[in-house]
Amino acid sequence: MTSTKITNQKIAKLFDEIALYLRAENVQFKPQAYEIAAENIISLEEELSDSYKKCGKKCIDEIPGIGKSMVEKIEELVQTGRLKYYDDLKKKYPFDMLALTSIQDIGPKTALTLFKKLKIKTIDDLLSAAEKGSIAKIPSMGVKTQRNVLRGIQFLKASSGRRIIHQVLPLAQNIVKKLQNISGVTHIDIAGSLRRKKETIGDIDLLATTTNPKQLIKTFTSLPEVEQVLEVGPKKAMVRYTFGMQGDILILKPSEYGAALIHFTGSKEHNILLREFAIKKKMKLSEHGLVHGKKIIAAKTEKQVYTALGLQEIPPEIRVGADEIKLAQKHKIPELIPYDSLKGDLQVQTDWSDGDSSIEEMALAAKNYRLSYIAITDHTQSLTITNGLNEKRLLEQGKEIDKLNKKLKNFRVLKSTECDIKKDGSLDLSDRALKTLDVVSVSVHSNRKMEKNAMTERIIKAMKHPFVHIFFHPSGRIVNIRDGYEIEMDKIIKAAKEYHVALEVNGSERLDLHEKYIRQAVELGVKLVINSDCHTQTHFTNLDFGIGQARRGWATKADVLNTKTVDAFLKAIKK
DNA sequence: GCCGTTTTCGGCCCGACTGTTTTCAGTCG
Repeated sequence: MTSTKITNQKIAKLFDEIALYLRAENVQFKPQAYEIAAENIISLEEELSDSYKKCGKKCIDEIPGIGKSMVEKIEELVQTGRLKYYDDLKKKYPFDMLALTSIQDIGPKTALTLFKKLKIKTIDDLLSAAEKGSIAKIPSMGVKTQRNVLRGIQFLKASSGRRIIHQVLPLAQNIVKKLQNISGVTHIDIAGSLRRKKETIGDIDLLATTTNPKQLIKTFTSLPEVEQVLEVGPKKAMVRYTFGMQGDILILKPSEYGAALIHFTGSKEHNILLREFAIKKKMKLSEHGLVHGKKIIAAKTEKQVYTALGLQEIPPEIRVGADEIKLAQKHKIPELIPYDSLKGDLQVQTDWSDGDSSIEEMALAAKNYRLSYIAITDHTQSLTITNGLNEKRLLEQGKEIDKLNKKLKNFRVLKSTECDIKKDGSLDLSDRALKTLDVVSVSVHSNRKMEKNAMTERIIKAMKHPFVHIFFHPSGRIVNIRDGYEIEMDKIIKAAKEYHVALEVNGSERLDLHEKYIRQAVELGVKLVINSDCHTQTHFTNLDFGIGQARRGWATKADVLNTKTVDAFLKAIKK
């Protein structure tokens, strides 16, 4: 055994790189198998090294897209930290395949040619070769290719990778708003990963129909947000925005809009499965429509295309290329929780701890956001950095809430807390204090580096506490910022069921729970709440991101307790 | 290399665009 711990990230990256080498060698079918495996590994929440420790090869083999050969490779990686198959490829092709192919217009074959002809191994090698003009001298390449390479390197150096959806969606919606009022525009939609509500977004894809394409393209490319126009044609344009992302717009025929929407919404894996499914039904699906023989049978709307395939319409959030098509065939896709269906928010911080507004200000902001109740969940005493509440202040806060509730019409403020779970699993407030509250929520903020079993035990102990109703941001992660603590989420979900504790889907930049565990919880009948975790009046918009996350985890309205009225909610959390 | 409601063997997504070609390979979404 080795001390090197190999992460899923690393394994997926290795598989992606193997796929590229195989593509360069023109190997058929295998590259895709490695890519699918890599994609599936990335979306796992649990580390493969842990799964392997827990139940060996069996757990690995269950992952879709991973068969006998890849199980062995993962085993080798987990045990030794190395993979001979990969090392051999690397000996044969000692250049940075991943880096080179991250440049636009350079794929595996071009990268291999560059290595063979010019001994180019890195992006720096490539840059100096392009500047010297030696790329244009390679047969099959020319001056234009060389110029594109330089442009691609520039772009790569300037771009900052994938951003969390919270930052991107408002920008995209703002752009859509500016475009939809242009004369002639009949449809304009966000597609791609943004429409699927993925946690992080790489670029902004827009689709449109219009009777005046010229005008739309002109406006799109001259928006104040546009820093540089990268490409412009009669039906397509690509730009770079001032906020450092790339975006494009495609103008489509209204008669093909649905098929195109499916195609450009993705995911790629979903599209592949959908097309394979069409083939089995003796049909052919492309962005232009669903074709049988030479006849287009469906294209105008997404629903028509799915229906013509004999499938239930599949919501964008679950188009991931897993089991959604199989279930759509059996009409077993549940109605996912609708946006705008939350009536309350159970995690709201105020200026009593680390929020920036008063209880009343937060209540009015929530009311304005069409909510009818919120729970005030300021931190507790051991979180001194947030000015957490001790028992005395909590009781004072309760009095203030009582006063406020008398004043407010058609709105209720619940007395609550985000009570810290201490290292030993005990709570940061006494039972006497907790008893005065309408809702008791708990979470972990300290001693994050505990060993997995101990952390799991610590949390389960807190969940067992008879007064506890909700466990906040269960994994402790923040997207793009930090991973969660080590925890056995399966056990936490089972404990939630056993002790009647709801799990939070946190809509802030935590996006915690992960969609895999949301689905697992839903399947087990564990109840969820979706919260904004807002610390300021404008952040109730986080609720929508929470709903998006819950939808990606196949949650329905019935699974989410704060879709209920306040009285029904309070009744539902009772132990 | 994976997978199975036509299959444990024989399949494996589709079309547009670009740049380099003189009929197409490579990349992308």
